Amino acid sequence: MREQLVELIRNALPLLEGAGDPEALAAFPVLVSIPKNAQFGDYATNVALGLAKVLKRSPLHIAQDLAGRLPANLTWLERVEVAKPGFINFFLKDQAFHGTLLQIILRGEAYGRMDWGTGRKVQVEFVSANPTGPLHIGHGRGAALGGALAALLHATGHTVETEYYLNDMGTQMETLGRSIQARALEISGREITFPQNGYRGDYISDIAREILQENPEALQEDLAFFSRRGQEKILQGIREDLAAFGIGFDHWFSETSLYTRGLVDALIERLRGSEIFYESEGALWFKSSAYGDEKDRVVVRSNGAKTYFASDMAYHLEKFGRGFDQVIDIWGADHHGYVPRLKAALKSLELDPEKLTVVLVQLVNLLREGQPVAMSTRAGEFVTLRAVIDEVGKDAARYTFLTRRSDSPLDFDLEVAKKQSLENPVFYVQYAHARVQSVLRVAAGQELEASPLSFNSLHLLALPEERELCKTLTEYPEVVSAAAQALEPHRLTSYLGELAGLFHHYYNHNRFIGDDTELSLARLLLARAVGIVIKNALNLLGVDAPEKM
RNA sequence: GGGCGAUUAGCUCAGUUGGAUAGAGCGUUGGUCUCCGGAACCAAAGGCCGUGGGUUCAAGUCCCGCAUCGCCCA
Repeated sequence: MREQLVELIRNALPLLEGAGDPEALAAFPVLVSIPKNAQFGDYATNVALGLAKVLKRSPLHIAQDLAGRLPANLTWLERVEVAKPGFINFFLKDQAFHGTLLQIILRGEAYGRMDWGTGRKVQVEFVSANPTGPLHIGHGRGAALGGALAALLHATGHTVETEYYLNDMGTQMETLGRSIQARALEISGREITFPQNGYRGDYISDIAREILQENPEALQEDLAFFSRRGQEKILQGIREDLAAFGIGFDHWFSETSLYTRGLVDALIERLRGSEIFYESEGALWFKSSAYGDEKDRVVVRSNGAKTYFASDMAYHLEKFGRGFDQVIDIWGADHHGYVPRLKAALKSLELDPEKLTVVLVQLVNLLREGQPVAMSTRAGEFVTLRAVIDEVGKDAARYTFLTRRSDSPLDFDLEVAKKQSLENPVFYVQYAHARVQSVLRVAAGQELEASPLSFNSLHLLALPEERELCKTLTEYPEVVSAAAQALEPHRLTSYLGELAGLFHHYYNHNRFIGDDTELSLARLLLARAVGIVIKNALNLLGVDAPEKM
């Protein structure tokens, strides 16, 4: 709808008085927005205000001129008005919105899918938690965000690959092994001194116990054994938690593989002789300060150990080598200082840093009845993602994680997420969908079906609330588009809240099924369209749309 | 000390590439309910958009200073 208006305006621009160079006008951005105030119409444009300088005429005059040159007699346009400073306001006929109801029902699941991203290959890398412990609630937020972004990009036509980068190297794997080994010894009744900096969570003892049960002779094994078995078990747990959360990955990328494939060494060899690397105090440094980082970084320590930074450079070089047009990394906000460094690295490797987008995710504050739930990783006491899923369910968790923009801290109240009442945003939306289905079931029992065949009845939808609902449904594809473009899935939860609100309000004041069969059919069509849009949107967020609750 | 981000109603937050009278939920106050799902509904009150400048026809939105908070790095 909005696009049609843009088209209309664009076509009229060259006809303007004193339009001059048609190419300059063609490049002029035409913005059509939805006014907050209904008295300014369904849509409005401010082109005349912008053109005032270009054309050196008063905006009001331009607006009047332009409005006069728009085609009359359009079936979907009621009237066009020019307002004060130079806005042009468009008032649409009801039937303009009725058309979308039909479109929604005909397209079904495909309504809201677009193809503007076709041909663009995008990778979304997220979660990527170290395999040293179970996923915690912060990872859950990253997972929900990554899953939704992947779905949004897919819905807009992109070719999307999801990836989990596994930091399975180095001292932390060794620490994991030592921790498990120590617990295994402890369980067997030995006196131990628990390793300093070891992982102290209860899950370590659980794993040690499992290993001993599977193999009573395990104590004979070396450290590498405990590291390997520990990692396997933790990874299995992570996969299971993600599966319970509805998240799967196309690729699991192992940091170790970068070394076995010689990619890290190749990277270092490639850059060793170049100006951006230098040796100092026995270590190899990357001159990242030359690329906007605040200081230079060590790549190879004096003892020969390669740093994480070396791995990350090699990893991103490898990623870009796979031909992605855009690479999206989702990180915890505490890593934000790492962004300029990595971008500097890409630049030095002659890769376009613009192709890397790092989305930072802020902390989650877990609450119960408004009171903070203690969360300390230091002592190994943290709230796991699994615990949250078990308590409030996958749907409530995923939805709640996506109710705020990712760079804003999130308060997650377990009690609210569990509530079966309308103050729980997830319930509010799912309930709207269940209500739609309930109405449709009752209608079906009376031989009433909301089929496209009842299109002729749609003109009976003349109430302001019905118009508002239809208009909101029309906006859905634009919301998907904007959310995908801005990488902000929370726009969908906002939209869903609004749509569900309108529907509940309408439901509370109007009957879908009444004596007037024609009217009933039209309203059922509306209900069905609302149901489809809610389901499609929830689907993008990884949340189920229940038939009954 | 340096960097990044934030500051919008009592609370938690939206606010679409700068647009017209700044929105929602919760909470508060007052009212309503025999209904396809009451697992409610209607209405009201509530705002110096942290602060001071700047750009613009137009600033919650963009730029600069300051204050406060959070995080990262020293």
